[in-house]
Amino acid sequence: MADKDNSVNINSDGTKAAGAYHHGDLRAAVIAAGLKRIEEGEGGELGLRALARDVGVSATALYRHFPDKEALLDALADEGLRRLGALQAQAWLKAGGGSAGFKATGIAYVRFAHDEPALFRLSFTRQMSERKEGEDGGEVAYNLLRAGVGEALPGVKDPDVAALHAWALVHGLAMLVLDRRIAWDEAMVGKVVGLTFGGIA
Amino acid sequence: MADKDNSVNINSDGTKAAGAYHHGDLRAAVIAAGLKRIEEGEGGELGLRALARDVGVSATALYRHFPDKEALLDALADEGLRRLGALQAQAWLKAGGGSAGFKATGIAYVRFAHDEPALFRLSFTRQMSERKEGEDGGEVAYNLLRAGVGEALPGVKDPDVAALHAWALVHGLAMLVLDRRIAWDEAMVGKVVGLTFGGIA
DNA sequence: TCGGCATGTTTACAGTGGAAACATTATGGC
DNA sequence: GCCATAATGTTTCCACTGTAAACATGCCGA
Repeated sequence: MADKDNSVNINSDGTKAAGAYHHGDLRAAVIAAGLKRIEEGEGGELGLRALARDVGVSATALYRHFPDKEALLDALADEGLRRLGALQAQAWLKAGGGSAGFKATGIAYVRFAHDEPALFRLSFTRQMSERKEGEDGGEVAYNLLRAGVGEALPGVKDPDVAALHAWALVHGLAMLVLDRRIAWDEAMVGKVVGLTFGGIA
Repeated sequence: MADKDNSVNINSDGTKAAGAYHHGDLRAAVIAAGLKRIEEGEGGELGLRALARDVGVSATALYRHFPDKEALLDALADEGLRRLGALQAQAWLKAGGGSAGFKATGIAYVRFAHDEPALFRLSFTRQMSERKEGEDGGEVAYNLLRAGVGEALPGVKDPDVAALHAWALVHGLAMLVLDRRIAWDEAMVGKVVGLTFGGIA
């Protein structure tokens, strides 16, 4: 009973400590492993068993923390949205807000899709049909968008239309980049975004 | 030797005729069955075996016509792009070309995604990495886009940017609709597209 | 007529997601 | 401090998947 904290059985790499029956925080470890696997190696389906192996636990153990594979993927997707939101917020601040910030936010969106293709795809592909709609990790991102529209285009007549326009534009660019329909080219993205949202710095 | 045409063994529903060893045109039948399965019932992964069952043939028979499952999906995806192109061309003509036609083309794009979600997704998700790049079924659609930009916006300074902008915009709307991020609303789509491509009829 | 080639079938295998039953550990009420 | 009970992991099993290999069948040209 030396260390009594609640993560006794986790090794530094997230693997279960040898001989330990209980893991400590399997759920978190699984999510971490999933993200790692997603980050490196775009191809290759993310398998339940492979994930369990990474963490050093039996395959069915995961079912104590997720009702099924879908739920696990949902958790990963949510984390993806959270990261996207964070990156956008960061870009916004770094550019000092305003219309420049707005543009930076859009570019960050597309860059994220380019840098983390599998995660981006997963995050948006997940059908958010009958899940709890409120607590979605994408909230942050969307709120930032609305705020950005308001601040960057004060004179716009219909903010809803403008917001949707901006979102669709970057989302479309992101998907096209990600599906290799077009090449990733930050300058180009900047120009495209600038086309609608006028003479933005 | 009553009927000597090359589809002797196909029943009207695409199934193999009872007792016939050779199918007649399995490849086409499989693709048709795949499309049917894709059209009805968005959910549920499209399985090789299920498809073979539909056509009334053993699972491994498909390997005489497609190197692997991926290739089969590629064929379906290509058909999807072809249909999209056809619908856009039709919309363009119906609207009488020009800027009105351009807008109609964009709306048709999003509508297609809404009407055939699985097919649309499949069509664009397929990594066209090392496949034959030239003979893609999406050529039609893209050429139409470029032509449309030229005709609808004669005074535009950078046609490349404008074309990409238009494509990304509708593609983004399509993906957002398809992933249930936003609801399908033709009027809204019209407004959004109109925002950039000015006072279009 | 016959021989080869295209096309199907059967069988087999490794891998998958998931259900059940069982084992082990942590915890809260006495 | 003791112990029932809930939480968490493990084993075993099942149906299903994509695909390779070997075999069967039918068509078409020499």
